[in-house]
Amino acid sequence: MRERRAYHHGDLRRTLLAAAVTAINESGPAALSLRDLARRAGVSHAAPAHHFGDKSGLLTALATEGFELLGAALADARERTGDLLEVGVAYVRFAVDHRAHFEVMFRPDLYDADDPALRAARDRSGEGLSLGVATLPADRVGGDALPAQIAAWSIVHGFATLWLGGALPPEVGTDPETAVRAMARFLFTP
Amino acid sequence: MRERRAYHHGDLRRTLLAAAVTAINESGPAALSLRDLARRAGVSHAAPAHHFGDKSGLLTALATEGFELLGAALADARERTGDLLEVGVAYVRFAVDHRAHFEVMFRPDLYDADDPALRAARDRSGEGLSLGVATLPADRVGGDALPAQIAAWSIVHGFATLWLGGALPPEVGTDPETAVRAMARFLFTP
DNA sequence: CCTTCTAACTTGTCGCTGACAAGATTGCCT
DNA sequence: AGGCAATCTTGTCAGCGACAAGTTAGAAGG
Repeated sequence: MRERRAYHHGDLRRTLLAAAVTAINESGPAALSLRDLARRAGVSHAAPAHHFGDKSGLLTALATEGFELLGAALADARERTGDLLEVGVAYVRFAVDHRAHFEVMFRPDLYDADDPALRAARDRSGEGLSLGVATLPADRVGGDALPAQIAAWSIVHGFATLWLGGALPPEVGTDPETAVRAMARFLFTP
Repeated sequence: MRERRAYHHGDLRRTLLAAAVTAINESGPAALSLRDLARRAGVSHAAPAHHFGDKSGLLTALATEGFELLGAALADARERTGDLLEVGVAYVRFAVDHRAHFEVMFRPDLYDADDPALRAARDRSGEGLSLGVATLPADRVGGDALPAQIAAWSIVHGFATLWLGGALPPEVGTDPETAVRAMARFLFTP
């Protein structure tokens, strides 16, 4: 069972997605190659096409997996703490811990953004943040909750993107969680 | 002078950068091809290499141009209004109006982030936002201005990224400037 | 006017990649 | 035991980035 078989790898789909995560962590999503993934998995160069159709199919699956993981992480933080700040911290932690997924998820030119499974996972992950905003006192949010949701999403998403891109100055430090907490206090605070 | 010459195009470097903007606006940076740019400019497939070395060289030049444009836009907004909110609006407007540049600038895996000209332009553009934060009353910022700068940068950068990625819900509307103003009031407001 | 030199551009080629077509193998189901 | 569908392989093609070597335009200097 542990031996490499010529046929019927058994879990090739999952293996390829894991290899994609490794490859993207090494060299970014732009340098990703299906043939390299096949080599890493020890299968022929055309094997990935059977499971994902084409390159964008693989990235669609990876993005879907990412949105599911993000949705679970946000829901967990909200249920555990009931605090919007902690949901935001979980958002940034997800981006840092699942860098490869995150770097694909918000790059819709790389995958098929109309895929039904992806849309469902994406919508579900969005609930995590909007439910988190619902924990805020109503007088801080105002009549319409949408701008507050966008503000919360924007600040943590922007921080995560800048952090991953290495755009932030070194004075920010090496721990993203500390930096997020120091920054997010300017939002929704009287 | 207007005729296409076989040799000595005259302004090929600028022509190729403009073609890259068009191509990225059409299909995103991932699909960019040097040979396609050469075809658009009416030159041979190897002509781009002479001006930019390789693909990452071209994207480095494009990113540098983008940081220069962004720096100018932010400085202009700050000098015109002296208001941090307007600087933030200018940031988002730059991202929307110069989508191709913006999509490359914050993707350092696509270019050479250590290029001296790029670093200089990047640092200069960063001043625009930090000087904008300096217009805030000191009691809203606190002793250390850095977290406030990161907060301001994050919220506008996150909004711009989400907007360009089509990740925001349709209820946000079609005008990014209106949406930014509705959102940014949650930052630095008592 | 003529030579010479250099930057700008072309042609040719290589290995790699994604996509597709057609064939081989395997395990499941009856 | 036999069929069958899913899984994976081999073979092939055009497009791409990078490199090497050759060609041309135009400027610089006598």
